Amino acid sequence: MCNYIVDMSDDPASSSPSPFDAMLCFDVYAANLAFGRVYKPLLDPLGLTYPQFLVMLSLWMADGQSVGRIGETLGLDSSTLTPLIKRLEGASLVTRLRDTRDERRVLVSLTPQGAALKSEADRVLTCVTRNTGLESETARQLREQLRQLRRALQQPLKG
Amino acid sequence: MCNYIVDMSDDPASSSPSPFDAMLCFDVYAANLAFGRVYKPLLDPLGLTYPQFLVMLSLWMADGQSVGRIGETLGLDSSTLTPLIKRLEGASLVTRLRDTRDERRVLVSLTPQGAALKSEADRVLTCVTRNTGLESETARQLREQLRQLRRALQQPLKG
DNA sequence: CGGTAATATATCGTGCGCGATATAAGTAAC
DNA sequence: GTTACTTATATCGCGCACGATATATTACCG
Repeated sequence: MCNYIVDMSDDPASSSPSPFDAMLCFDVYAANLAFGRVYKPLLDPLGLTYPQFLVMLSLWMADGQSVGRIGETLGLDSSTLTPLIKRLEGASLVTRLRDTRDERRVLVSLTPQGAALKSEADRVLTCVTRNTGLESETARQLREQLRQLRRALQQPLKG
Repeated sequence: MCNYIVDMSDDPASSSPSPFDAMLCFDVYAANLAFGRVYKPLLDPLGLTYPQFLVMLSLWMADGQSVGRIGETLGLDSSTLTPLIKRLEGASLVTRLRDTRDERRVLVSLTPQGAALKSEADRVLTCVTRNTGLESETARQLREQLRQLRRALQQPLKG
């Protein structure tokens, strides 16, 4: 498990402001892929992909959200969500209904089957949490740093 | 910018070991997408996608790596890398040559044009680094935590 | 040496993620 | 109310990410 990019950061020559600090992007990228690989075998039995799982999580927390609202939460737009949610609808996990108060919107709601999947999903979350090897407090701090990073990156580019 | 999932972590009910601690996966996911969006407009002029950029970074650090070696570094396999590298070859940024000492391997090497792109890429890295809003030391610590997380996730599942 | 297992890369199908574009519904100005 | 503008969702094409599979080369073992 030798890794050029990773090892580079331990190179004394790259300490203090250097281009290699920007390789944070790579570690985020690799960590995200690693999560996906852990989730896949756990989510397969539920018939969910990882992004579908995130949409379901959003709905388990607040049912009946519009497509745009879900997209705001997850940072995705309709070109990604529409087909994804249609697949969830095809699996009878959600319904898609036009908002009668604003016909532009589509409200996504859990079916009984979709709602029932929550308990199994909670078990998946617990399993993954164990396998991060992080203390609850450490994970909380890491999440806070990542949210801050995301916020900074969403600002218009400076320079 | 109200976010159900994010806000959930501040709910007192979810402190200490709870399923929501596992939402770390979501913050990693969202941070990765945010990086991709920052990089896109900067990489478009170079004719590179973000994953292609990561492959080039790997080659700028160590030229002439095999496909598998690059995959080890980035956490990708040949089904992703082969077509990606062929596109880099099509753009005349790399060459692909069978290793004469082990004909199973394909060695990927920078062309002069590919090597020349490094200086522009360094500028992109510097620009993104500025926009993470993180001190060099903070970024270093965050990277270390993410690498540790990745390592933990790559272990066989426990439980 | 021959046969089998392991390794390295390539191919294919599916589902994201996103820019560009289209369409329809709501909003504002006059 | 008609025109112009904005908003919400949908469609399309491209490039990744990955499981499953194929093929070729090397390594191992009798």
